[in-house]
Amino acid sequence: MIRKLYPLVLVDVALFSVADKRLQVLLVRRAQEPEAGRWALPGGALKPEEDHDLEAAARRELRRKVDLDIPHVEEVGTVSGPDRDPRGWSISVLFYALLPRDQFHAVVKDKVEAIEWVDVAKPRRRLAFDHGVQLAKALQALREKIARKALPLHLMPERFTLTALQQTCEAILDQPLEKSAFRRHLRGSTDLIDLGEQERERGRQRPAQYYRARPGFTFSK
Amino acid sequence: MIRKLYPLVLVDVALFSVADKRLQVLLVRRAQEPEAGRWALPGGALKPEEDHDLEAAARRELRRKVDLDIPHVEEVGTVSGPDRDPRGWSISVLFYALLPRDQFHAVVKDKVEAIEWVDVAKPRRRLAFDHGVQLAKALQALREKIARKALPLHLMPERFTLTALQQTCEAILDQPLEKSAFRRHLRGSTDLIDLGEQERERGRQRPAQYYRARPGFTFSK
DNA sequence: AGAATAGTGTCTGTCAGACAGTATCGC
DNA sequence: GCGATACTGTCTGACAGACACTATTCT
Repeated sequence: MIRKLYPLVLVDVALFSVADKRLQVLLVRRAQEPEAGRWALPGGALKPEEDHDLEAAARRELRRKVDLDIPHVEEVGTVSGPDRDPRGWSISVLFYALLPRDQFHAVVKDKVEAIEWVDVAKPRRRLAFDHGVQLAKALQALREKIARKALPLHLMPERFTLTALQQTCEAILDQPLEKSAFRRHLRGSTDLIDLGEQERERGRQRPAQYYRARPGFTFSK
Repeated sequence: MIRKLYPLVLVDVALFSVADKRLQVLLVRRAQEPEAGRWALPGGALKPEEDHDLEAAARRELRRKVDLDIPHVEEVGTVSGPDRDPRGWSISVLFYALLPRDQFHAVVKDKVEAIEWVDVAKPRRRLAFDHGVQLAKALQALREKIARKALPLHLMPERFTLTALQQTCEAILDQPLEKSAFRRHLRGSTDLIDLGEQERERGRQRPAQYYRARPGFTFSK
């Protein structure tokens, strides 16, 4: 049995997005055994011949399974053990990534029957393998980062208002934030650029300023 | 070439300790190729037949290479790629661990020529593979945790004074801390237990209270 | 008394939450 | 003017750094 010498090395990605003020994660329905027909995080086996490193493998799997090119993926950690995959001793290296929903669209591709954006808040059907645990880990990592004042600019469209940014943070943390404290904090950020343009489409109210992310901003803290 | 299908899976451990108010890390001198004779972090290949998971592999390697039984190891992350190890495409999963120096002693064992505790502050000879980078990563992870007010109780002996705990934090962060702020923070901790005993051995000064860690304390935040 | 370290009290500036206030649009 | 949302000012309490002060031991 090969798995007694060499573990299966997998990458899995929790791809988050915000739609309608709710944090969602992309799930794919597996077309192949094991766990065919069950919903899972997109991911797959490392291919040493193709991949420059594990992060590159994660990005490649996103391209292959849902045709998305995500530049920034962030490592969360690993889960490992002999029984978590029926194919034998395995390691999954977990990543998360952020997608601005209006710019890119995930589509069904290789070895996937269907894809779906699922609210992370809602009770969910059981996922394939231990992907339920992995999703919880990725969500916790993302929330801790936002709670430490990192700005989820990777989730925002080209232009956005400060209110929209606040609503995105609220969707991630699943709790309301104080507007004045939130904005006071933003004043210290060098990653936001005031475009000087105003939102004009919503009518019958004061228009908001548009901002964009500074090119090469860092998703840190 | 097997490595085109199956990457080499390794675990490496940065084992930290504090001696004489300086943060140190345990290095081993490799007895075998590759990189024989060079200093490295203790670690080695995952053994799927023996290891329950990657964390267990890290603890097993600490037993095998330096005869230490460390209950608590913490995952930092991974480094990976085709060129970081001459044996081919490899993944290293990095852990760090904390050792109270007076209680246990590392000894030379399997595949190791020598061991040495090295100050992390001092400029060091080049380490094997990319272990210099890994050490920097582990150190940063430890420092961030202590900066977030986690208490390094795993580094302390059975009984210790608050001054000793402060000096340990200062050694890790490599910067002085304010005594009164430090102690004010400690008052909120449920992980410290006042033993009601006093330090008696140092003479000609006010004796300090001894504390111990609460059994089952969490190294968190 | 003096030296040395343990431990406390207090001042002060910073910062975040809370909330009310003002600004600016369409109708 | 009114409704609605954008944006700002200010009060207040929590907390952390700085630093001086008190406490207790041995010599």
